[in-house]
Amino acid sequence: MRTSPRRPLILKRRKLTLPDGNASNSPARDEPDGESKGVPKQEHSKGDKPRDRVECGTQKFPAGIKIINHPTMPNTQVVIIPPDADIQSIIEALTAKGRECGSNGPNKFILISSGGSSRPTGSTAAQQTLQSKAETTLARSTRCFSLRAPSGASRLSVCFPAGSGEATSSGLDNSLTNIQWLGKMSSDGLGPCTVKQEMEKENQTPVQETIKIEEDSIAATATSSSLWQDSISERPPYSYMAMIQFAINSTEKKRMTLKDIYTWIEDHFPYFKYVAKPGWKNSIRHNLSLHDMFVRETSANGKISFWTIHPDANRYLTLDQVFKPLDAGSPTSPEYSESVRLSLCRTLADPFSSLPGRKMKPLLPRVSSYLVPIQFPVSQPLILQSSLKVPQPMAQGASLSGSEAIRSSKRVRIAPKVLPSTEEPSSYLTTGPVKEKSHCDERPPPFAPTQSVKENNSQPGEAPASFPAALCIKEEKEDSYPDKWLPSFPPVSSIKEEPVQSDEETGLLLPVPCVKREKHFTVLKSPPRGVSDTVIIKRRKMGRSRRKQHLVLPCSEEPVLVLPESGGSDSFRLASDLPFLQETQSLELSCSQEEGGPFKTPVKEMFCKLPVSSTPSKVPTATPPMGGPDSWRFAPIAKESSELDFSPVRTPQVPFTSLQENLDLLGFNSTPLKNSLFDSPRQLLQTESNDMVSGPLTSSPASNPESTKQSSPELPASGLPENQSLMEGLVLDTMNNSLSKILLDISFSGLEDDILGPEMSWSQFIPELR
DNA sequence: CTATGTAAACAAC
DNA sequence: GTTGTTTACATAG
Repeated sequence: MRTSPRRPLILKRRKLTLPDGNASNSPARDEPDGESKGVPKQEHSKGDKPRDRVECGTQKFPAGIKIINHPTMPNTQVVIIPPDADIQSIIEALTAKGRECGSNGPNKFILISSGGSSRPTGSTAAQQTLQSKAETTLARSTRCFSLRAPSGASRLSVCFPAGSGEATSSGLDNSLTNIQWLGKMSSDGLGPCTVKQEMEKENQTPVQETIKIEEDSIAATATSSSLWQDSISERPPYSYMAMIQFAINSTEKKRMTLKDIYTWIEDHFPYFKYVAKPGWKNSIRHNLSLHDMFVRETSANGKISFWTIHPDANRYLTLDQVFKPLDAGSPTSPEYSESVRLSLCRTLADPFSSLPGRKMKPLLPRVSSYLVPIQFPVSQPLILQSSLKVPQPMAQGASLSGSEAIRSSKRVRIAPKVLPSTEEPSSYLTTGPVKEKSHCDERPPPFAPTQSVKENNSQPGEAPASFPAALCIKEEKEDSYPDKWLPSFPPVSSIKEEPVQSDEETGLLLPVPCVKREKHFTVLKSPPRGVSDTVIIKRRKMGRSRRKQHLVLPCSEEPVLVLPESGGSDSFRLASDLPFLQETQSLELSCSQEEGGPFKTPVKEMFCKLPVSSTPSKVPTATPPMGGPDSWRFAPIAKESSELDFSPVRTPQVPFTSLQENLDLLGFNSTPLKNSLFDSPRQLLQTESNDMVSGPLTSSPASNPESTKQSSPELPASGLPENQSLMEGLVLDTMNNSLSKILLDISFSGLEDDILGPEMSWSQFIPELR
């Protein structure tokens, strides 16, 4: 982690509503406190803040806490909490304070533990302390909220960050990412339903009668969860894609055979076992084939096929993370769980999920609700950036919503998924695949032309460094990665990375005509961990069409991507490793090749040729620039709100790149993700230094679109400070009544920060962080 | 339009 | 029959 280039890095946040203690808000004043500028640290302790502008609050804070104004973010203060402090009370005090201040004063507080700042890999004791307390607090708070909150006032909203680690996988668990952080969700709720009889075959009809029985048994195991009961009779609110991910991620190796997937789903979602029509298995297969994130690997001997999740796309989400009700233990209040659950359902699940029978409606939670980790450019100032302030460059990531305004001022990137183990967040960033598509902008990417993306994690550690050089892409996925999972940030702009493989593919960006389609199959270089001998088969999809696969051979060569420079579509690369071809590329390729194209589907998409294909109409001619069907990744971010918004919901505002992943992972929508943060991949890449720095606070706007580069790849190269460290913190937004958990990178030396000035570091402001 | 769910045709084993 | 891949179509948002 340390290596991560980006400065303030927010990996994830969770938002909880805060209790509202005071409903009153002071009249707003408008202005942000003056802190926005580089305010040095001011410390106050408890109540002693200067009452000046910022200080509205009269509350007292427990002794020992320090509050400093965020140097760059208005109305935001950084609260350093001693390890032993009572977070709950602090939160309450801050909440009250924020409320008093209203919009005028500080209304967002970044809570960090003075105990430990970094946790490169693990959390420090201090952090843990904080974390645990926070968890506790939050959990409690949450409960309280749900129970007590005045109706209008605060609503409990829980958002799960995409990248959370799975319990089993652990690496991430400790991190904020872990959803359990919120309260605990017991993972065992369902308990393994051991029952699995596979009565049904695909074609069989479900047996409904049995359901009851199941329910009973389940209920028993599931303790408090009525949820589960429902699960039996009701269709789970998860899409097939999400369930498949849950299943695969539930295994150690993160791979599963089709049959096991069926089994897992049946065991965990009795609905499928007893109620669903047999066709659900067909749907599972269909999803596996359709989504690029699912990669089929064949055992060395070729006899067994395992389905895995593309490492770049895998957020390691598990059912536990998403699903469980709070822990049974806390059941103290059934209501709690209930409420939580409801909330979750709302956010995560499809509203309709409860509907019985019928077709499934979209089960997935739609985008907006998820929090996604956000990455900030390295240069960013400390902790957070609001979307507002975020420098444009970085912003490119994704805007969930706006696709259009790319340039708008701020964009934030969201970190893609968290890798389970090691990784540094940054790494992903850097390496993440990019999908690229962009459509939005046309502007040429400022970036450097060549960059290649690497696809795999193969070399995690180095990734960053290597980035610049060439990533290998695997092949081409031409398309973007399917759906959403793109880890990296897509730059807003289009991307065009291609792997340069040899001749064929390489040309993508370039004007060069196309390559052949053969790419379809690509070989992943290295299979994701563990599986080295397996062969990965991948599909690519073309445009939006549904995809197809390629087989990846173990070999590797790494194709190099060449980014196109030209404007129209830019390609950007994200940090991600994935090599994608943009659609455009693909288009190009297709054009030339199409005929021979191995894929069936592809044909559809080939715009070049014929727009004929079913799906996409878009493609057609011209706009290849980015518009490709898949362009998703790059939507620009438009928003520019001026305030920081921590709420997850807003994600859209926040640009991030890989959101999709997050979302997608779960099966949530990807929509948001689609937007790309940067205009072009390059931007992303380049963003790192300069841009980022300047952008955010100061004036991001104009800054450079181009500059935005993604930090990931290049950062390493640039020699980012290694001192970065990540720490967990909380963001209390009194305006939103939200409490979010964030992972931030506090140790940076300010190299690039204009704001802070070279050499500055947060530690200077906050000695405790050291 | 997109994402998702379904169904089904086919191909390979 | 199972597993995969693709099409097609339907639906919801």
